Amino acid sequence: MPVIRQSLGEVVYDRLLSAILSGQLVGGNELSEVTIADQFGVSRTPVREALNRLAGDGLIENGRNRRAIVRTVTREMVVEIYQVRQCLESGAARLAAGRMNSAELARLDAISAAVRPDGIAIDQNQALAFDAELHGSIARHCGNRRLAEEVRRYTNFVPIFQRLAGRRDDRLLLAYEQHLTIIDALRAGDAEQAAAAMTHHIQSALVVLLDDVFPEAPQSA
Amino acid sequence: MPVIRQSLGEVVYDRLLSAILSGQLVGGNELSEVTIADQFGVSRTPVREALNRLAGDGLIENGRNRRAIVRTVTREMVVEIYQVRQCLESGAARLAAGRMNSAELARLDAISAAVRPDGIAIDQNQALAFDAELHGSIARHCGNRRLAEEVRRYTNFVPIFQRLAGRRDDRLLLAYEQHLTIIDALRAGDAEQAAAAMTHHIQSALVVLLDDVFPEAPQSA
DNA sequence: GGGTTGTTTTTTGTATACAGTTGACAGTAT
DNA sequence: ATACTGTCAACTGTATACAAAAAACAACCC
Repeated sequence: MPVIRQSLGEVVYDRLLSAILSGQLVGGNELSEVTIADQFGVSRTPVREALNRLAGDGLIENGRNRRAIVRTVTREMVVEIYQVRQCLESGAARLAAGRMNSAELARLDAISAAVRPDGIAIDQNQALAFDAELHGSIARHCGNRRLAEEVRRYTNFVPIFQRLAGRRDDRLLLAYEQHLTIIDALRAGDAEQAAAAMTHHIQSALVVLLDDVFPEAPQSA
Repeated sequence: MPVIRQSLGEVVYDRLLSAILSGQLVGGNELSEVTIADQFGVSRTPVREALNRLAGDGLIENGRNRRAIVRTVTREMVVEIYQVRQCLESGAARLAAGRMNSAELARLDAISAAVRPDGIAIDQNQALAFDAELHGSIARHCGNRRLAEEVRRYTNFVPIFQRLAGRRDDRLLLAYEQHLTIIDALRAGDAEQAAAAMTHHIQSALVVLLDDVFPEAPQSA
């Protein structure tokens, strides 16, 4: 019954993505197309589309006989994802530094102000919204739509990880201050400073995430 | 008749990719699934797979009623691709600097030596092979398989562009010297130097490519 | 008993059939 | 003549049918 707003392939993709990153679908699991199709009540066609996209995201690998196998979400995988984000988003910030107009900067300032309405306490929802808005704004204003798209692909992973890590005021505050540093660099038009601040911000987010989700040896990244 | 080494979807993808980047398929063109299927003598299924992958590569966009439209290969698109490569590959070089062992460095040295067998003239084929080998080696030794995969995705574009740009000894020589600089940095374990050298190398390749393929105003990147 | 080979079952790759939506065109009414 | 409407054609999304390959299992030979 194709009364499509979001195609079935996208639905299956979204649900599988969430299931893998949140740990419901554990690594090493073999994903049979027919099994998934039955579970979702759809045919193999949209399932294949979803699996292809997941393979493109590097979340499933092709085992023997091209069978889809869920890649384990390990500490290493998270590090890899955040390192790629670091490459992409610091590059985007470097490009955006010279291109972001004052209207957009003012808009970010306004959203920023809502994070600490009384100047002291932090509004957790606003803080997360600000984070998403800042990263998105930088991507949109880097002058490279392709780079923006790559950033967006990796941004898909972030909310799920954020949910895994939980919210803590001290960490949100730390991230908030990093956000302000990034905006300062953007406003100053300092490309290298913007890139460095973004690199530091993402590195910091990685450490927090690892601490919460993979509390093993302190770090190695 | 599935006697598949390379699936039909991959064949269609490869040929369409090449056709788009080389300009045989011009931008704005609407790609009907049935038309392409007929042209290649296959059914719509592998064509859909190929189109999905091309959409993932940002080479086609979804027009009205989700119809696939070839994106025009403009100067701007090439700039965008090379900027993303710059982000990814300089990051890979930064990571690889500390991780590349002496055996791999020796292997690269050997390939390097074959580029100028008599120490003066340059072997064009060997030079291109060395280029591919160096970029691939850095990706493989950056310690981040995901980043390596992203690099590889973008490396698919390169040979087609290289063919468009043609070969000239002076340019190959320039690139060769940049390669040596990169290897020096890797050998020294100087991450920042390696990243900077890679950035410069890709930037240089972009300028050459633009000069040849889009000989408009000198540059703006 | 172990290894090899033939068969069966499962799974993927591909083709085709069907349903629903959208754009185009023609015809009619104003 | 123009605007509206109904029909049609083309296209995509989805489901299903079919073919080939591979893995699992069993039987057989040594």
